[in-house]
Amino acid sequence: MLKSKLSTPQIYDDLHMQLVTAQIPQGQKMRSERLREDYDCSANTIREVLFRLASEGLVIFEDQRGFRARPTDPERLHYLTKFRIMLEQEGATASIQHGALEWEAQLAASHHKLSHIESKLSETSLSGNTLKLWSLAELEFHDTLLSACDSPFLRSSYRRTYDQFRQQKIMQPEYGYHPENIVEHQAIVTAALKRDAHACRVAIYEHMKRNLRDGGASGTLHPDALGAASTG
Amino acid sequence: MLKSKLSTPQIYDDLHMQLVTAQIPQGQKMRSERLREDYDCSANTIREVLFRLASEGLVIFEDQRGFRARPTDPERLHYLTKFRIMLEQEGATASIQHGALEWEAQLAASHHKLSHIESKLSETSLSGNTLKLWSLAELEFHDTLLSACDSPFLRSSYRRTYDQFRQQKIMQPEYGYHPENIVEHQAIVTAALKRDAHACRVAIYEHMKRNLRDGGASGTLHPDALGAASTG
DNA sequence: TTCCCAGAAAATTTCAAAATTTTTGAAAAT
DNA sequence: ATTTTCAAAAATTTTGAAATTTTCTGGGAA
Repeated sequence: MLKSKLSTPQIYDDLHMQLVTAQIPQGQKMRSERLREDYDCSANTIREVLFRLASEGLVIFEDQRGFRARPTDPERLHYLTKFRIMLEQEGATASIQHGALEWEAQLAASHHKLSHIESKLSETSLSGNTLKLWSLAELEFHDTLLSACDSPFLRSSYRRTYDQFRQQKIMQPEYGYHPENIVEHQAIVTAALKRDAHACRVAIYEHMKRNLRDGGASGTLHPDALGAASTG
Repeated sequence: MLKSKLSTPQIYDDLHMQLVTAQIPQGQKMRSERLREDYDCSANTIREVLFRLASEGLVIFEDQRGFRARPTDPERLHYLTKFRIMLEQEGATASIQHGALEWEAQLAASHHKLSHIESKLSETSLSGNTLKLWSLAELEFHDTLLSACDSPFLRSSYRRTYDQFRQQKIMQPEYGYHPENIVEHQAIVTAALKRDAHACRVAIYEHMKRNLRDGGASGTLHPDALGAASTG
């Protein structure tokens, strides 16, 4: 692997990518010395980058024992999903209320790109490259959905949560394979463009519930992430 | 200032405390060399701690220009408040649904402590120490309110947001002075113990709206943080 | 065979100094 | 008087190595 002297932010980007795509497997030790050689820099630069990745949850740090890619953890996947559902429901509802024509247009565009990729995925088996393409398009779709919510902290929090979710999920063989995704994404975008906040919340829950601990058993009764909104 | 060789985590705690209490004023430069002397450690240890504080938003980092305590920014305070309202409304609603007797008891306890401190605050002018005491009690109250929401990511996200909010707000002379706080906290706890999620959401909004950009002008119509839930 | 301890090896953390970049301040030119 | 230029000073970033801690390995005792 020949790399021509990457800068510190580039090293960060590269390791981030390797973590969310599980090219660095979950739980694997990340030794400073090894990475120092790979990137041809000092141990301190590596340490700095790893601390930043740790603060975002992709890496865990233990005092005097160094760094490891975060191991798989079903409970963590459950709670990440729960938080994602809540953030996306709240963000989408706010976008529906505040978003203008430009938002609708961007949402339609990102959904068009995503559904194009997804229709090809169902025909051919996915190579590593098309999987990356799909993953990027899906993130862009979800982010566009929230882009008019007028809450920068919600958006950055969603992004961090999505990355961690992806790191947990990507090694499961069914990641990206679900044909249901097509109709689920369609339901989300349809509800959003109809400005039907409640239907959009339900669609978001239906899209993600399979990653909850119980697979969303009590789903139709409580479509909100924290089991809350149905009480109003 | 005589410190007997603090460890790295202790240095982190100390700087964190100084930042959220604005003992390090907003916008002030934080020079490695100066801090290295204060804490009697190497520049690298300081750098590590400052990067961590930067990832939590209390410090800003500019390449080749070092670190600064985050400056005051009214827009930032607005968006921090908006996000805090959303997280607390969602978390409280979930706690109301899931919380058992133990939760009620802890909530009553933390509110009792808080209101005791607040009743004294209205009589005497607050010294630096009672302000710290109040601040700690208020955080504990809000955290207890969310403690039964069964969403660890919501709680840690709330904590980070609260710290940043406090850093922005603490220098404003009215911080901690509001007599309204007493009745507002009472309204929150009453609604929560009555298991009235909607009333609790309204009370949370009413408690925080003065920190929004417009002071909550359209408040009574839209008690939800992102202006959303009233559409359902 | 299993358990435990000591010594060796490896990895992490801290340190101090060199190298790079930014900031400062004064002199020269417009 | 204002702007520009350049050199000195100050601060940040990187580096390589020392010091500390953990992990590994092998031998001896139960």
